[in-house]
Amino acid sequence: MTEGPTITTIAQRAGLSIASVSRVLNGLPTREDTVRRVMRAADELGYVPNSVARSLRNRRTHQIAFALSDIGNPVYVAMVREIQAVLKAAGYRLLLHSTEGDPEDEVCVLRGLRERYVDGLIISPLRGVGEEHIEAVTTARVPVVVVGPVPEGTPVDTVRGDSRTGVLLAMDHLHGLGRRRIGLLNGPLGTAPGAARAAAYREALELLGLPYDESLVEVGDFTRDRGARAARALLARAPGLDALMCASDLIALGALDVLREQGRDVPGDVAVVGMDDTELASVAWPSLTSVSLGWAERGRAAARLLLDRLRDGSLPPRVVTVEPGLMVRCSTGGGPRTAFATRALARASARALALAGGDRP
Amino acid sequence: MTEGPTITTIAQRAGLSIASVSRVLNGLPTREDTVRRVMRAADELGYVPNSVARSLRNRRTHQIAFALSDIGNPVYVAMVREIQAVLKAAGYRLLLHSTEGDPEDEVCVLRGLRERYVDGLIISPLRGVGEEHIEAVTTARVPVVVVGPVPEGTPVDTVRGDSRTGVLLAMDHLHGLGRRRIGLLNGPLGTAPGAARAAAYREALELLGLPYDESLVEVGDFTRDRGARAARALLARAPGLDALMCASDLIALGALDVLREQGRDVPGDVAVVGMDDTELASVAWPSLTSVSLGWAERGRAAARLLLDRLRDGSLPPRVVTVEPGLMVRCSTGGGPRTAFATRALARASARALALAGGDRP
DNA sequence: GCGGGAGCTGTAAACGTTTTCAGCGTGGAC
DNA sequence: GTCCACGCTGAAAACGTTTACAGCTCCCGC
Repeated sequence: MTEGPTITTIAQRAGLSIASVSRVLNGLPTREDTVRRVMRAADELGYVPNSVARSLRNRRTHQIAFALSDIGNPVYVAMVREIQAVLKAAGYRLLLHSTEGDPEDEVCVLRGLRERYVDGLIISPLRGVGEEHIEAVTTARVPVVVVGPVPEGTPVDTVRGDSRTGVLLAMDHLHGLGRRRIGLLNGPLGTAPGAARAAAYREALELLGLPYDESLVEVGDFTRDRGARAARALLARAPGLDALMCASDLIALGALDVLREQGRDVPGDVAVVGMDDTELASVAWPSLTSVSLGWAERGRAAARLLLDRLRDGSLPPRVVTVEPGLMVRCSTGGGPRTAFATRALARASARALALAGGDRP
Repeated sequence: MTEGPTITTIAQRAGLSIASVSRVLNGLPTREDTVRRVMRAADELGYVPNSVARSLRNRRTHQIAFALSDIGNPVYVAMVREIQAVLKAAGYRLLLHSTEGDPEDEVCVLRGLRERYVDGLIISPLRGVGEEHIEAVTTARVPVVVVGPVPEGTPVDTVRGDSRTGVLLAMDHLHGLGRRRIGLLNGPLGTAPGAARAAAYREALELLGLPYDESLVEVGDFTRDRGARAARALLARAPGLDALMCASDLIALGALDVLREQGRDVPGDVAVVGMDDTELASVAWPSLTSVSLGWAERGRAAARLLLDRLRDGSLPPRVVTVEPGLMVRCSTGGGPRTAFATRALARASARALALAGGDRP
């Protein structure tokens, strides 16, 4: 662990000033002979520039942080992977912050940006950007991209999903299969996705001409265990339901566990739809029809937005919305083979549904 | 994005020198009055120390990198999560490098350490540490912890799994269930785990007094698709097999797909065991009996080794070995309910198996 | 009254870069 | 021969910290 060579060591060895060395190493125009001497010395010494010193001088760390609530969540895994790929290609390093979904912790991360250890941040706050974040976001000293909803008019780059359309898609699909008593297993209404999905569920019922029945809705959180518990409660209360709209794949997996336990056939007795289209959906048995909210795509989009802004800080704030799709699998009677075709179809029909305000042919 | 206040700004405002300011901020003994003035000025200005400058001066970045081959792999997800938690508690930030399993890329990362943008590295090379890494590892300017096997005698902290015992455990379990024609679906023999599992499979057969039959072994890679393909090939060649030992959960999932497709009952006709005990194992249907190689624990151990070494660089190289266990689930006839009990049991029996050299009662 | 220690504070160097600016030699135009 | 432009190099400042060291003030003891 001995101290490595610096630009000064090279300068001495080559009999030049550190300025010349720096110029050569940065490829600035220099006399042929000088270049050779510097290169030779650098090679012999095995020189590698110190990125900390460089960052200090350039005010660029070439690092970007991604703050997420839980790395264990497959949804984030997909995002991390894409973000990492985009950043790497652009010469940036990726830093991971796990906030455990704690808004306080998220604010800490935002505050921490002032230490300037990164050039930018991608943040995906579980409960959306609330009061507590908004000031921290707008006063951050480095660009921030938010994945998820932000209050109207916040001047920040944003990547949105569209769980509303996603839910409409799924509900339309279930309705098309003849299901009429569709239950909802939702996450906490205090979270952005939870609220959006609850609203979309009601909207869909209305569009489809079905009555809203409070007893068909159960709220837990987005985990498998709570999903199972919620499913049990809901099935006890409304044994006659014929479909379950679940606000996440994990919830849906919990529901599948319970349905299997109770001997109900899926999709025969009850059709099940999940959300997020994570890897788990295709692994489950029966494989799970799931609303794809485009997490991977959202990761890519977020990374790109951030890189763009780093290149040009004067860009106006932009909003990218990623369109949802429906991956139809066995839990609603489709098969994996037809998934792609069905996805396109479903997407089209969703547009129809949304645009026509429910007046489907 | 205006420039933030520095120690100099504070000094001016408080009418003191930057040295005094620095001392106060670092809690060195200072006159009460000075402390107040500095604190006041710092508060008013909303000062936050610049971590890059601090790193340059202190030669400590408080960052640690984790190099893995693919974030999508659930095995690494577990590790990342634990590593992140340990590091965060110790005040370190986590940097993620995805190497796509490319040894060249891995060496790049190791080389990159000389840039000194991190204080240490945890690396988990897919193919083990080979010739190409070893020099880079030992000449790295910062501490490195390797997760996985390294050549005998390499002076580096290491966390090992023990897939040999893991395979023995699983094979013993299958044998205990009366299975005698046990196939192996392995990953590439060129990878460290692939080679280890192939060897352990043979060893287990010998210990159990079963013949080694080459036609019962199929090699692919560790993915689900390839796993399915390998399973198809194997089943075509050896339709009479009654159990499948799979070198990863993903392979096992592929195998389950094929078995289902061919209408073979699991575990009735064929029992299936996976490896890694990822979340997927419990999601699959039938849920998958799987060898737990303690990935989460290995993550924690690696992080701790690294932190220890950062505290005291003169420690002798250490090796931590994490013991495997067997999570028995439905794919071999167990049920999720019994998983924990069975795990302890299986662990005990494995020791017996390994120690007694196959002379089981 | 003076020497000297205790207790603070300020000056300046250092960490390893990049970049501005001035200096220097060369060669061409006049 | 003078002047200037040009091409190159080196000195030095800057980025924002930490810290060794010297200097100051105060007070005490003699």
